[in-house]
Amino acid sequence: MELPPIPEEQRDELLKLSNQLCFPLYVCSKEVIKRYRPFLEPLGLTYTGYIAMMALWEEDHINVKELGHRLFLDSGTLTPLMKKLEKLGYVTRTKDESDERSILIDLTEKGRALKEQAFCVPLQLMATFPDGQEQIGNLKRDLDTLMLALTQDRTGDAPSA
Amino acid sequence: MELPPIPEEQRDELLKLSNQLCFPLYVCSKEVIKRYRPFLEPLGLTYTGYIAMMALWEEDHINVKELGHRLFLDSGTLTPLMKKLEKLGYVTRTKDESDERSILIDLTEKGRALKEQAFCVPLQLMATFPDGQEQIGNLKRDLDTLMLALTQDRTGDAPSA
DNA sequence: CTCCCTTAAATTGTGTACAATTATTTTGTA
DNA sequence: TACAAAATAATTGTACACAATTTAAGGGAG
Repeated sequence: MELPPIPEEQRDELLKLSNQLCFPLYVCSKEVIKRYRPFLEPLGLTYTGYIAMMALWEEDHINVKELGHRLFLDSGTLTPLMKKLEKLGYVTRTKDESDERSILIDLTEKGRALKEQAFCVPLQLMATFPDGQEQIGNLKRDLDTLMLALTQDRTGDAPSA
Repeated sequence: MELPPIPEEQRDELLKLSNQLCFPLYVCSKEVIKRYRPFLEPLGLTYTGYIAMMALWEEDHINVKELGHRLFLDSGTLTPLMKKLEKLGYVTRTKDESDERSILIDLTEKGRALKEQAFCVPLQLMATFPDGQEQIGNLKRDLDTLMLALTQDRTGDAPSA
């Protein structure tokens, strides 16, 4: 099955930044994370710490592997992050007695209390957007779909406990 | 103007990962970049090097500031990246004679030739997606719009030379 | 019971990102 | 012309991400 060569002009189009999906995705992700900074700094959190705390506010007393599964992060990122959150007094890290390989992450009272400061962060961030962004809803739906498509082939998939 | 306090349940909703726009954005960006790796590695490029080369294939002989403007990256990221691309033989870095503060980035012959290897990378990446992704078009359009909204307030905006 | 295979976290090494600062050069202006 | 202000890269320091490896702990087949 011999395919005809792709003409010069089409090659140029393929490599234009403005024709890539990845580039606005990459730029938007960085820019949004940058916008969180001033609102998270007073809480002592970075963006990664923030999403980790969000996951834990939904459910804590989970091990690093399960937390990583929810955040799509591995132990190389989570181990130092959890140590930092522990130092801040937001979580505890204890060995699972029934499986000494696992580290269980639990919220402290302080970590739970932080939620009362944090719930306004999403509101503050929305306020930085020009209002009337109708596409935001569509965008979120499409990104959720893409996220699923990109990640559903994970090897040790959801424990679905 | 006294606002009523937000009830507990609504606070919980605000802080759920599944209700955030930022989270799928962040995850998709990382996952897409990860997918590029096997296709870029043979070219000696990382993702950041790839988009830098794309920008330069469109137009080279530009300084670091202008390149940063196109890529939304600053000198802290670009200086070491350009040194690496220089070491690989893809670009040259020379002082602008008319303004010794500027470093001009030019493609070498090898850098230009790399384009002939690279144009299939976008095709290879698309091939890793389940086909019939209709929303991809919409998604790209909405992301381009969001990127504009997030970045149009840059101080020293486009030189529009 | 023991050896091997698997699993979980931690560690190591590389490569970004970016804020903040510094060094150098240019520019505007008195 | 001097000199303050602005501009451009480079540098420094912090914080991810993640691949790859290592360490330690379970689990199972013989």
